Amino acid sequence: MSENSAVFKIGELAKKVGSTVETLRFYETKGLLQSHSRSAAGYRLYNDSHLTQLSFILQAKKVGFSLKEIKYLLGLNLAKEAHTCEEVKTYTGEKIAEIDAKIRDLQSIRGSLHQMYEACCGGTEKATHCSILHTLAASDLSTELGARQ
Amino acid sequence: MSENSAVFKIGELAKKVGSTVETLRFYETKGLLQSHSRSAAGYRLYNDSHLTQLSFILQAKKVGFSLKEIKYLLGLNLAKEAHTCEEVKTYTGEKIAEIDAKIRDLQSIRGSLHQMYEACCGGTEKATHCSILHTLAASDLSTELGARQ
DNA sequence: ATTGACCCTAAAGTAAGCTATAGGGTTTAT
DNA sequence: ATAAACCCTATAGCTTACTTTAGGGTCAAT
Repeated sequence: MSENSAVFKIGELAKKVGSTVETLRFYETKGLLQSHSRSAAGYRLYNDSHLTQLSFILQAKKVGFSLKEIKYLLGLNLAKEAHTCEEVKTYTGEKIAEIDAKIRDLQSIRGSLHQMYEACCGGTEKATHCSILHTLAASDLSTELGARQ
Repeated sequence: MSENSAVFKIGELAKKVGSTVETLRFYETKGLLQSHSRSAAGYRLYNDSHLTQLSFILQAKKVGFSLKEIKYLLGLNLAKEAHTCEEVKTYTGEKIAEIDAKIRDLQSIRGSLHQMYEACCGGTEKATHCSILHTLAASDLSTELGARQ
């Protein structure tokens, strides 16, 4: 029932994901997003699966994966014959551990910022005596923020 | 009682935080970490407050703050007269919101990777039919990962 | 049939965040 | 007193991830 066979050009795809035409072409040179069909005029043509893949790329990028890592993740999917289940499981396991570490770090720094935020009056006076700045200057920041170093 | 007045040279400071001498000097050129005293020979001298500040820098970097943003955060602390409480509170509030968004994104992609991880047998055979790859290929990835785009 | 909004390639340029090189002084241990 | 292990400045080079420029076709509407 649903119209899932839509074909779109690069500008439309870029718009759909809030990216730019240039960036998508750049991703193509990096092997991240290949358009396998072209119009008569040589225009790149994309479909919903490209949209899916591009969304994955952008989401992964947003959380700190490099284009190289993303390519590898996508490559696991594309070159199935070249990878064992063991390899796939090991790699994703590592990535999960990295993500967990990153979440912990974010929560730690969030705690510090929140503490600063809550302690500040927020008024229009000069921040000379503002507790938010005292918090930032306090040495427990090094304990809290630098401990996992 | 505790020995808190230690003074160290750049190599020691770098070692303490697991960074390099070159990086610390680079941060100095960027205005992130200034050593205000030098030895007779012109060697940079640091103390515990530098260590605190450097730990903050590295932690913030680790969670995705740019050096420019970190400089601003540190600047709030250093140039107190130039900022109002309101400004400080607004800025930290924004940063907290960014961190929250990032944590949500990380948890979303973590969920997908974990689902893949759990679904894979992990054996030594070729991954041609491995469910982990099917998961990656599945279109619900775009729903789950691209929805907040 | 021409104008404006698209599309193409190839290549150069940019910004962030380091990293390395060159050339030279200093400190410390033997 | 000399060699290894440090420190200094200045500058060039590198990687990542785009962005811009130049020069040119295509398509849809007027």
